[in-house]
This record gives sequence, structure tokens and C-alpha cells, in this order.
Amino acid sequence: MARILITSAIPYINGIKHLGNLVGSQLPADLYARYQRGRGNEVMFLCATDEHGTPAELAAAKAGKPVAEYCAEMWAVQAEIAKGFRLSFDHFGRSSSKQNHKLTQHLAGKLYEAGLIREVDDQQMYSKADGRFLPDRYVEGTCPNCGFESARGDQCDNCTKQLDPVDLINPRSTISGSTDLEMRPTKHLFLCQSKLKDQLEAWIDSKTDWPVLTTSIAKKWLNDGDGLQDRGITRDLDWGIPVKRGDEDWPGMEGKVFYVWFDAPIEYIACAAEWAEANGKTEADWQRWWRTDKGAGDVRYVQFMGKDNVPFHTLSFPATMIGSGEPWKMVDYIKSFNYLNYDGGQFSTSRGRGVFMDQALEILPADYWRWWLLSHAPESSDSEFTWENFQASVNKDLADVLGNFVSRVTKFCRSKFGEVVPEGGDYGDQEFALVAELEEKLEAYEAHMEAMEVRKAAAELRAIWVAGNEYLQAAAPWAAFKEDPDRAAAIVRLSLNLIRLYAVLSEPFIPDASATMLAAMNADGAGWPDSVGDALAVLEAGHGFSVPDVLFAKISDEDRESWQERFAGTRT
RNA sequence: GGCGGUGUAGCUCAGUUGGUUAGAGCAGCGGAAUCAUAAUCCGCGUGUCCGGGGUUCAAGUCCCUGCACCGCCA
Repeated sequence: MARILITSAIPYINGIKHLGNLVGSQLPADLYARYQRGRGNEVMFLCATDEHGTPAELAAAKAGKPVAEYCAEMWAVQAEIAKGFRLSFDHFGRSSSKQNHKLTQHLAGKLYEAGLIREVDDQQMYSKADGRFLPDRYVEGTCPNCGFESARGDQCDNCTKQLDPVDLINPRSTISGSTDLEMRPTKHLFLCQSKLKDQLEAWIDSKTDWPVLTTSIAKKWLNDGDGLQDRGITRDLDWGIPVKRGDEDWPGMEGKVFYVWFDAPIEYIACAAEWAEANGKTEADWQRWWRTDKGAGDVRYVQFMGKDNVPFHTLSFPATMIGSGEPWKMVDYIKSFNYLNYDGGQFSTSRGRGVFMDQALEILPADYWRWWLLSHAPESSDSEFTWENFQASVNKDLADVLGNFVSRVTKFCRSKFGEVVPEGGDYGDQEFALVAELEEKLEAYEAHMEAMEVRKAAAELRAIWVAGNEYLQAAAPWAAFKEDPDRAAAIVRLSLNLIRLYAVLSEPFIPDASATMLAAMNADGAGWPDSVGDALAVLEAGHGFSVPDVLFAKISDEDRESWQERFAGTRT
């Protein structure tokens, strides 16, 4: 039994994510986790909220709540929505956990001991009214270049000229509006990624099976311009993990916290420690997933993320791991995704454009979204969500091809033989041909799932569903029944078994419908099929079943139009 | 401004290391069937593979260049 560690990029705590975020990491990660569990492998699937940084503080202030309280609430909201989408995390953690505090400080200490941390003196805009340093983009003022009055500290949105906060005329804080600002000296820690460039490059070069998208992005950052740059890992904020070297204070770093990009990926590991605590497990139980000296040697670690996250996962986080000098489990495979666009533009959290996860669940069950999003996952290029396409795909694939198959088979059986698997008749050429065809398609399906070729796996699964309809159409039990009821019984018996098999194979994509199908077939604990022939003999003559409700109701034109209208603007 | 991505049938997209008549699903058209959520099944695709050069015996697939759209960065 293989052991597979799976992490999804961790969503930022600030607000509810949209469907583009979902399909870029959590959803395909869940698909893979469910598939691997279905195959009987041992899986550890982790995700968490990314809680630190200025945006979280500001969102909390806007909500009129202490930041810790705000984060706790938003974590609960995100956890509930994740549950709604049936994301099967073994643990949904928080980057603000005490485990992450401890581990982040520990790793910083190790990096310091290895001589990979240097102190840098800097100047930063300080707002007396806010009592804090302001990140560049939280300073606004008049652009010295074009006179635009709302230019940000890092760039003028009007003339696009890059700026420094000190260049702005009449600078003010976007947090309080205060103009009582001044440049103050401050000191920050930098991670010397440049010293690790060769090791990182060698490591990336060893990953010959990675997608081009992933390696090309990593290579670009590694070699572009002056090469890999050292990065600041601290900030002058209150909310975050206090800067320490292990348990010891860090002289000169009082009152500072680690920069969110540094502690966020470390949460992947800390999350496993949180999982252990939440489930009464020991330190050894989680370390066997993360420490190669403590049992993680045979673990295969796969990460899922959007392309914007690739640099952090191919360079920054590995730099932390390698630089620590400790035997942490490094990622084996990175599955990255492009962007999903919404109706001709992009999904946008900040502008509230598109469909958000909570809204999606309000209008349709999770399986509809899971199926469409996964079967249209932006793997090789950006892809596009349109309501017309969504309606057409879901109606055709889920309602017509799969749902209707279940419906026609169970209802035909009920009317001719009752709600019990009928006996009599033998399997003939048509059945043998179907089994052979399904063996072939199953093999292809498994190969695509193993390779995380999401769209191809979805297409293959759909072809498996279609094969059932083709068979039924050719075997025509409704015609056979008139001349040879036993023959019809054999066809129906096989078809009922097909429903059970479909439930097993479809579970990673549409877990709720899968459960409904299994319940209707009065079957449970179904394992992944070793052979299609055997799998189609599980339900024997005499086995009772029931006709399920319509598996997938169709999306009407009226529904589509009303949603189109509802989601045409921006979320308020 | 720099960098990167994309541009293939009406729509959403596949097209591996360049190699025979460029593919899938949907939509559309025709037919079969009537068990079923009017669902299913079968048959039907000449599209300047964005334009222009070039390399090659051979390019959607490599190189140069132009255009369009989209991102990212400073």
C-alpha cells in the first residue's frame, strides 16, 4: 500500500474564495485524494487557512473585530464551505496555530545557524495615527509624474509609473487617511536564497517528470536577471508569528513578525501536527509523513496549486527546507493550474466578480460544480466558465448520460421484475464485449488519474458511462422481454451491476451522487474493481434495490438566465 | 517598459520527441429505438491550425517577425 501526502495551496483567510480558486487547487487535490483512497492507498490530505499579513488585519478592522477573532470566524466559514463541496481534508488547519508558530520559529533558527539569514537596514513609511509601518501599497498620494491623486506607494494606477512611497506628494495612509507619516528606519531579516541557488537548481533539474508550466516558471525565477534574489522574511506588524530563533528571542527583532510568505507553506507541515493533536495521535504519527528520518522515506508528496503559487513552492519553501539542514520530506510532484476565467473576464476576489463558493452551493449541489469544474480544469491553458457551457455540460453529462442511465435501468427493472436483481438468462457476446471495452477504458481512466490528467480522466469516466448506454441500446431489454424474458433479466442484472460500478468509479468526481447510487443499489463498502468482470457480478440475483430519486435535475433555461443575471455584476 | 502565456471546427478544448487524408465533447443536420429526467443510440466535420517570412525531404508542432487577447513584474 502506497502512502501519499497531498496538500492544496492554502486559501487566504480574507473572505470566501471563488470557483477559480477552488478549481486551481483544493478541488483537484480532493479528486486525487479520493481516488487514491479508493485504490486502497494510505492518504494524508492537508489544507489550512493562510491567516497572517496586512490584508487580514485590515479586513478584521473593517469588520470591527480583533484580528484573532475575525480569523477564527472566517476559518469556520471556510471550513463549512469546504465541507459543502465535500473536500475530504484529513485536517483543515490554520497557519496561526501554535504548531505553526513553533515550527516557523524553529526553522528560522535553523536557517540562522546555517548562516542563511542576514539582517538588512531599511527605511519604511510609518503612520503615527495608525501606530504602524505601512506596506507600500497602503500609502496613497498624488503622483509626482502625472498628478493623479490616488497613486499608490508602489505604483501609479493612472500612468503606471513605478513609485516609491517617498515620491508621493501629500502621502496619506489608506488605512486611516492620516497624513501624519514619516520615513523611519527599520531592520528586517532576509533569507539568503541566492546561496541556495545551485542546490535548488539541481533539485529542480532532478524533477524530470514535472509539467513544463511548473519547471519553466521555476527556471525563470532562478535564472532571470540577477538570478534568485534574497527575500525579506519579516514585517513590522502585530498579527503574525513573532520573530524568534527557536525558543530564543531574536535581538533587534522585537515586535516584528515573520512575513506571511515564510510561515504559510510551513503550515503544510504544522497542519499535520494539528491533525495529530485533533485526533489523539502522537508526534510520531505525523512525523512519519514529514520526516524522512522518521518514516516518510516511502511517502509520495504531491502539491496542488494555481500557477501564481509556483515560485513559492518550487523555490522559497524548498529553500527553507533545504536550508534548515533537516531531513524534511520534499515535494515529489507539483500539479499546477492556469486560471479559470468568468464570462469573458477574470474571476476577481477584490472586485467581487464571478461566482463564489458559498453562492455556488446556494444554487446547486456540490456535484454539479465538481463535475463541471474538474472536467474543464484549466490544465494546459486558461479556460472559460460560461453559464451556457455549464448548463449544457451538466445537463448532458450528469442528467442525460449518467442520471438517465440509472433511471431507465432501475425503472425498467421495477416494472418488469420488481425491485430485486432478476435471475435467469446467460451473458453472451454483447456482455463479453462490454466487459472487454470497460476493462480498456478503466485502465485508461486509472492512468489519467494517476497522472493527475484531470480533464482526460473526466472524459474517460464519461466514456465509461456512455458505454452503458450503448450497451443498453444494443441489447434492448425492452424488446427482448417480449420474446425471451430470461434474456432481458440477464441484461438488466448486468446493468444494475453497472450502476454499482459507476458509483465506485465516479466517487472521486461526484461523491454525493455516488453515495446515492450505492444506497439505491443497497451496496456499501465497495472497493475499487480488480476486474470489471468480477465487479459486474457483485449484485447477485435476488439482491434487493430501490429506484432512486432523479439523480441530477436538469438546469432549465429560466434558471440559467436568472443566475446569469444575478452574477453579472459584482458581489457587494 | 520588461517578462511570460494564449491565439486550432459555431462553442469548450486535445494535439506527445516535427512525419501519412488535423481530432474529442457539445451545438447543428439526418436516421433508429421507445425502457428512461423528450432522455438514449447510430451516421454526417475542407477548418487560410491569427498574419507574414524562414529552417527542413516534411511544421499546427522548430526559428524570426507582425497583430490580438490575457496575465505577471518593477
